[in-house]
Amino acid sequence: MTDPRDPNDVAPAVDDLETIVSLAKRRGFVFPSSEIYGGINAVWDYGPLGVELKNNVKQAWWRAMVQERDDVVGLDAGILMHPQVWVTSGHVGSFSDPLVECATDHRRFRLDELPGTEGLSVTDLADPGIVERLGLRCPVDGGPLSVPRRFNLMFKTFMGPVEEEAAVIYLRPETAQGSYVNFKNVLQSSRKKLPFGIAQIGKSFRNEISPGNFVFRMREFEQMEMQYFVRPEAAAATAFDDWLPRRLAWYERLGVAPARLRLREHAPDELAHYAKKAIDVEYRFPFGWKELEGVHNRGDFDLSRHAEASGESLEYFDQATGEHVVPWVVETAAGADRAAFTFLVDAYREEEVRGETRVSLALHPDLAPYKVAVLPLLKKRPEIVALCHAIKADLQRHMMAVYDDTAAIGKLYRRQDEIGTPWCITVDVDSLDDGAVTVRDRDTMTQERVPVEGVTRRILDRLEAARAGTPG
RNA sequence: GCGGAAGUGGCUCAGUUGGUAGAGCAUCACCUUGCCAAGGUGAGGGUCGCGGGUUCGAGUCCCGUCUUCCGCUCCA
Repeated sequence: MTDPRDPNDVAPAVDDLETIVSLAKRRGFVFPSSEIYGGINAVWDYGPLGVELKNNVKQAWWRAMVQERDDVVGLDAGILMHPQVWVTSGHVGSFSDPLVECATDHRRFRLDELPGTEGLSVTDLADPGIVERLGLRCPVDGGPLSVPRRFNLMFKTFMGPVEEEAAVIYLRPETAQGSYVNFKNVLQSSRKKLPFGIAQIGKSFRNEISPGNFVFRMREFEQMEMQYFVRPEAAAATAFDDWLPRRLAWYERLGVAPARLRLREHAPDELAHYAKKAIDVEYRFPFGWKELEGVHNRGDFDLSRHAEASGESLEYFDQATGEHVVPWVVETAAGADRAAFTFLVDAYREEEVRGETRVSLALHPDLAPYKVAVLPLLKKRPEIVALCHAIKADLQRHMMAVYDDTAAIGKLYRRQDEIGTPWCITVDVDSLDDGAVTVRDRDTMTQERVPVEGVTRRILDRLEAARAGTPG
């Protein structure tokens, strides 16, 4: 099923979102939150397999972003921050859009985007009488509009035991601000020089007006963001051009089909309040091309504003040139849930065998919940079962491994295929004599006889090879 | 938030004009088999999203509510 509006469109990996939601629940990847109470809108829980997948996604990101780079360091800032942070960042202003609703067709509009509201101040936009005063009507059918109501996209809670207005604080709608307010701390403690980046993985919260599409848009979600601080203007453009292809390649290296990835630049009128330039990495989901990650040139917007509002200097002193500069920021902002979702959907395979539909997940070994399953061909023989457990115990010191003997071998393979396990180790009667076991590769469907004492090493080598992108 | 559709065992669904719930797959146990979803026997699991109403009686009719999906607005 392709989108007829786009001649360059490609088919999604899976036509129907229900297929994935169903598989996700059946195999323990994702469950609806609080399901026994009827569920809660736009929150999903990760099951035993899902948490492994998502952890692997985050680990792969951290490895590429922090571990393998000298110019990026990590940070884990709090979800709760000083309320002033969100005033300074602009989120209190532009994340609480004044909306008006048409009484006849019930469409909703941002008040500040209606014709005739140009140049109005924040105070004007909050004025309950503004609609009447300016004689505003619905731009679609000319119907009467409601008074402006504020839809704050930030979750509020209270600091301290007393619920009073003065104690209101917000759950962060993005992790980036934690990196900005810690810029000085990181700079001094890590002794980094420009350009350098601060990477964070963590939960963010947005009171979305219209959430949905499974885990694509949730009210509680996890971000993987990196703020790259550079010298002003020219260096930012260079960094932008450097990071964009790097981020695109990350998804491809982990197995996402290049044809289902594309870049899309934001038009000037759709740029967020902080952005000078923004290009999205988009993926062809079952419900269309949607943003997976954004690369943004945020200029010196954040550091300058925080410096001004806090009174702290957030300048960088360049010893070489003797200059004080406010760094510019190039941000890569990815969703951990969207990434995990993408890898899951893109790995989905269906095959018709003897009138039955076989499902398998061609997950990259780095992302697979279980790396290896140890299976007995004959569970009647206690020596075989004992050998299986010994092999599995050795593997478990290095990776997620599982033992299963509750079905015939063919079915045991199918089960592992369905959850994306790249390798299966089978112990048979011959193993007791020759001390060797069979390693089966899901992708190549090849089998290899490996000595028991070398089997853990063999799997580790294959994992390493898959990570490096070379054939095992 | 508005318009449309839907909510029945873990999954996919059936349930006839209202008469107190079934199937396939999945799960578990035993027997059998032994390298790519084999077979047999048996078992567990559902107050039919939730609340209220009509009725002698509601999965089935009515109202409310929650959730999901498809369209209108935004983002990771």
